[in-house]
Amino acid sequence: MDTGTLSPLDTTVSPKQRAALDAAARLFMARGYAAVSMDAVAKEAGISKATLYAHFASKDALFAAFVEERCRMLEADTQAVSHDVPVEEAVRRIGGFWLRFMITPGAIAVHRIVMAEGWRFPDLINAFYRSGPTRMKAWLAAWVAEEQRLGRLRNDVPPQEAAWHLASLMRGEVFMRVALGVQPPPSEADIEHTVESATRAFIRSYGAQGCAMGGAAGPDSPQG
Amino acid sequence: MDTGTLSPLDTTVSPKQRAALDAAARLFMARGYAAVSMDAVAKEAGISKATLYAHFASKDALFAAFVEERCRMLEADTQAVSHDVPVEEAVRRIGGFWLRFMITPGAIAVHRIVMAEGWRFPDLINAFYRSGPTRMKAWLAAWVAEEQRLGRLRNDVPPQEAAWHLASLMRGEVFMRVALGVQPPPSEADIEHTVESATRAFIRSYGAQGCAMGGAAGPDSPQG
DNA sequence: GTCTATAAATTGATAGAC
DNA sequence: GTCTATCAATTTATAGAC
Repeated sequence: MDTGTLSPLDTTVSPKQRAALDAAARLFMARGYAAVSMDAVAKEAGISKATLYAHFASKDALFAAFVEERCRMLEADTQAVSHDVPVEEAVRRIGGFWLRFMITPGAIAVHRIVMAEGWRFPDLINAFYRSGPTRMKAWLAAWVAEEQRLGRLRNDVPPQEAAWHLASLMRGEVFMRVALGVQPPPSEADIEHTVESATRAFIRSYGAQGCAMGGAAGPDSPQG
Repeated sequence: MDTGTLSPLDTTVSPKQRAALDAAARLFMARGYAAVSMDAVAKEAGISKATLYAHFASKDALFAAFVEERCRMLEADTQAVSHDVPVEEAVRRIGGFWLRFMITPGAIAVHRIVMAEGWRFPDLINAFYRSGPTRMKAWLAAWVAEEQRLGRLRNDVPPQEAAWHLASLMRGEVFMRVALGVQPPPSEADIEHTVESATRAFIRSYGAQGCAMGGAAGPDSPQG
C-alpha cells in the first residue's frame, strides 16, 4: 500500500504493536474503518487477536492511534519555502507541492476516513483538525505574511484568509475527483493546469502590483 | 430530521417501499451507512425486515436507491440568477446561496456518505458527480459566461475555471468545519465573513475593472 | 405482499493456559 | 506478553405461514 510522501514513524513501541499499527494503517487506508475487522488486522499483522487487544483496548482506540500517527506524519512533512523567487513562481511551487501531497493515497485515505467516521469521535476530529488543516493554514499564512512584509502581496487582507484562499483555489476539481474516485483519474496535465490556473487567479487577486498581470488563459478545462 | 432545502419526491412506488426509502434516508443521513442495520431501517419504517427485503434486494441496493433519489432531488433544485445587479453584489448573493446550501444537513450528509462509501459504488459516484458538482459548476459557469459577455468579468479565463474558483473560494473553512463536525459550529457571522472575503477575492481576480477594487479587509479570521 | 421466526455468518471482545 | 479457543451479541438474509 502506497502511503504517499509519508514514511512510517519509528516510535519506541514493541514490534508486535508496531506491526499491529502498520497493519491497521494498511487496512484502514484500503477499506475504510467499518469494513475492517479486528480479525483482519490481527491476521494482517501476523499476531493473535488477543495480542492485538493487549495493545489496543478496542477497535476505536486502534483507529484513534492510526489517525494520530497520520497527523504526526503530516506535521513532520512541512517544508521550508524560500522567499528568493518571484512571488508567482513561489505560489506555483507551494501550490503544486500542496496539491500533490493532498492527492497522495495516504492523505486521501485519512481525509475519507475522518469524513466518514469522524463524527463518532469528536475529540479525534478536533485533534485531526489542529494537526492537519489548521497547521497547514498556519504554515501558509506565515509565508503569506512574510511576502506581504516584503511588499510582494497586498497587505490589506489578513494572511490567514489569503492562505485559505490559496489552498482553496489549489484544491480545485482535481482533489475532489481523486477524493471521490471519479473516473478517469486526473492526469499530470490536469494537475499542472489546475496549479497554473489557481496560481494566476491568486496572483491577480493578491499580487501587490494589482492589475499588471499578463498572459491569456489556456484552453477549456480538461475536466468535465 | 432536517433534509435541507430538498423535499421528498413523490414517485409512484408502494407505500411500504416509500416508507422504507424515507426511513433509510433519515437513518443514513443521521448515522452514515455502516452504522445503520436493516433491522433499524425496518423498524424506523414500521415494516418487517422481510418486506424490506422484498423491495430492496440488499442493503447495498437500498443505499443505491437512497443516493439516486438524493441526486434527483439535487437536480430539481437549481434556481435562476438575475444579471441586473452589480457583479459584486451578484457574486455575494450567489456565493451566499451556494455556501448556505452546501452546509444544510442534507447536503452535508450526502457529501459525507458519498465520500465515505462511494468507492464501493463506482457507477453511483459518477452519477452523483454528474448530478451534483458538475451540474452546479455548469450553472455557475453559465452565469459567469453571461457576465463576461456583458463586460463585467474578465473574459480571458474559461467560464468553467472561473466558476470553480468562485465555488472553491466560497467553501472556505466554514464548509470544512461543518462537514467534519468541528466544534464549535460556525456562526452566522462566520458565514457572512466567509462570503464577503471570498466575494472580494473573486472580484479582485475576475472583475473586469482590474485593480479598481476598494475597501480594506475586516478583522482577523474568526475561526482558528 | 406481509408477517414471525430463524438460519448462517461475522463481529468485538474475553478466559485461561503458558 | 502471547497464544488458542470461545463467548455473546449483532448482522444480513431467508424460510414458511397467511
